[in-house]
Amino acid sequence: MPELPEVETIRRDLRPSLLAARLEDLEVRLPKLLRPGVQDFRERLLGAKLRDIRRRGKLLIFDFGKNLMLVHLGLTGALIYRQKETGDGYPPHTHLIFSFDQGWVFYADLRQFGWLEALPADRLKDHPFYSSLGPDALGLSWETFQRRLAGRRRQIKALLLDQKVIAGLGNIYTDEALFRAGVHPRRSAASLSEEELRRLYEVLQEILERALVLRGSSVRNYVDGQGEEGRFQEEHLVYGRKGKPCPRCGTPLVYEVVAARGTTYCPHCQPLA
DNA sequence: GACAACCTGACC
DNA sequence: GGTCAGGTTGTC
Repeated sequence: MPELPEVETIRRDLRPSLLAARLEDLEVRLPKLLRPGVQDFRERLLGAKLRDIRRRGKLLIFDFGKNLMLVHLGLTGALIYRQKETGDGYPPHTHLIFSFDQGWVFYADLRQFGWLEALPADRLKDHPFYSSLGPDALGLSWETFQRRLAGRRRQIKALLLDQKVIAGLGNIYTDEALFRAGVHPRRSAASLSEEELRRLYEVLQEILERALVLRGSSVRNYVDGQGEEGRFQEEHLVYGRKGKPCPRCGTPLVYEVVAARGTTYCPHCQPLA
């Protein structure tokens, strides 16, 4: 589900409630989600006090001091906080229940593609997923964006989706940014003029910030740290709108697979040539 | 690059 | 019944 704005919204929701909270218990209903395994996970984290929650791309990093917990929400993962008193029933597809002295956190995940890993803090820099991530898309400088994309021959959509190039973008924000920049998703990055690349950079920052204000996009399953939906889907111009008229020119929006992902764009406003 | 794999559920 | 789904990884 979640791309950068959704993951960041969850981080901002959980952080104030959980800072300095001690993890007292963990109920594991679906052990396969945990790395390296339930036993190591418990040994590293139970009894520890949470110092901070950070984010890099779509990855959440719970800082317990000596140890860290990495959380990747996959396609449908959610972290929902509740104070102990309000606990009446679990969210659907709850697989893990974290009991802190300041409340509960439920990990729910319909499709079970997410993962959580406990590891010593000094091993983060060698972590295969973490260390492969490119710079975070939010607040990325134009110079870095340009350096990472300009002149590369791959399709622009594939590059934007590649977490090693830039971390945090997924299918929604990629399609929305390409539409707003007027760039066809199949174009080679090298074919973009500097002006086009600059425009892509500008609209990308705009939609990420706007999506954060609206607390993410709830297309299907996404909910924030309180279990509430976001509202940026109300401002989607192309994502999920195949066949509907382009909001700019009225041409029916086209849906095709690009970079192995379903892609919606306007063939008129985003010309290939 | 294309495709299958990991899963469950919603929609046509 | 078939198709599609906010992600990532591993295989040709």
